[in-house]
Amino acid sequence: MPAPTKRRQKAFDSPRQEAYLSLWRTYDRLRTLEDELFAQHDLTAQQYNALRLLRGQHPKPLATLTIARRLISRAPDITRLLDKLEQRELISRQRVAENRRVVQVSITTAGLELLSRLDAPVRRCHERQLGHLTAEQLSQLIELLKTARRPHEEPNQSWS
Amino acid sequence: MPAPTKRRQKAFDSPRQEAYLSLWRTYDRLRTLEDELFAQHDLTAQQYNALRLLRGQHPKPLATLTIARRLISRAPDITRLLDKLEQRELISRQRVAENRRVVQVSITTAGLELLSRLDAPVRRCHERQLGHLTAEQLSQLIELLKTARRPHEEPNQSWS
DNA sequence: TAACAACAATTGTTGAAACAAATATTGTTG
DNA sequence: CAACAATATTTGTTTCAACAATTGTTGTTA
Repeated sequence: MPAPTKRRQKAFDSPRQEAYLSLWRTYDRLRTLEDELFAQHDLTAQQYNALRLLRGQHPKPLATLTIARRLISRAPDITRLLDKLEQRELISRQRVAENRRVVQVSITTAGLELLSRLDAPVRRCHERQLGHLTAEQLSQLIELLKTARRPHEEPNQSWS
Repeated sequence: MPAPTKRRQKAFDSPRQEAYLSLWRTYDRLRTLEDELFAQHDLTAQQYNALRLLRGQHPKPLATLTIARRLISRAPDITRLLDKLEQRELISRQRVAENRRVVQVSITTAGLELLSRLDAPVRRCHERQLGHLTAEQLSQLIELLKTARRPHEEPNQSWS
């Protein structure tokens, strides 16, 4: 009869679980840094990314749901997210005549100015987050993450 | 005069940024699967993890803030998280006589039963999330994530 | 062309996340 | 030992996230 093994309980049920929890934990730690920065400007990370998307298209507009689809994290609340940006006059919206269902969204001059003030601090933030990784570690990480999420991406994403 | 290069705008400002956004995106995609599962049992992922922690200690209790510190994601709302679990009688709480500031939390039999019903589905969920990665890819990913978050961890975490 | 399906956005509502401030208890120090 | 600092938790409040249902518009088809 084997002696009762009094070893410490295994921390994880499986390598898949360990990887997922590790992903969650790491995201949570790094996000804290970003949130601090954006909070100083009364922005959320999602709002910032919506503005970035719009800057990328400027001066062309984007339809509301196109923004929702391209955001990093899914955004069922896209209307109210844009509401807040519009109240601050960082974006403007208008329905298009040809298809009155669609609302086109553009970034304003004030929005562009806010983003350009944020460019350097955001870069420094990413430096603080992950500046301690080598170029090779970064590209390995990026590749592994891409592989990890591939089966869970919609096909025609800007993210595939 | 150089011809205007009409190449596509670069998607990311830096490899650090790409890695962080990639992390965020991947977390968001995988979390959707977990959330679906837990929602069927009226749980959040955080609540589930609090229960897991308590199961790991059972029959010993854990102090409220100890749970908060050990959770994957930080939990400033720990009191109300535990309130909801207590209302459902999945945990029990009591102040200790020796130090009346502390509230000790234990998992109940009902809590243990719920967790055991969830064991198999959770395992299958992690399988769906990351089952397409090889063992080597998983351990590489785990290692890279650990390296990525290390400077941002408090020293005496269960997560260091 | 009337009825219905599909699409785009909005609204209502609920629960959770985040921060700051407050309460109760215990430890420390002049 | 009184005053104050530190600890552990709770509460108040605001904002965000998520889901379902609704409105308004356009496309399709019997």
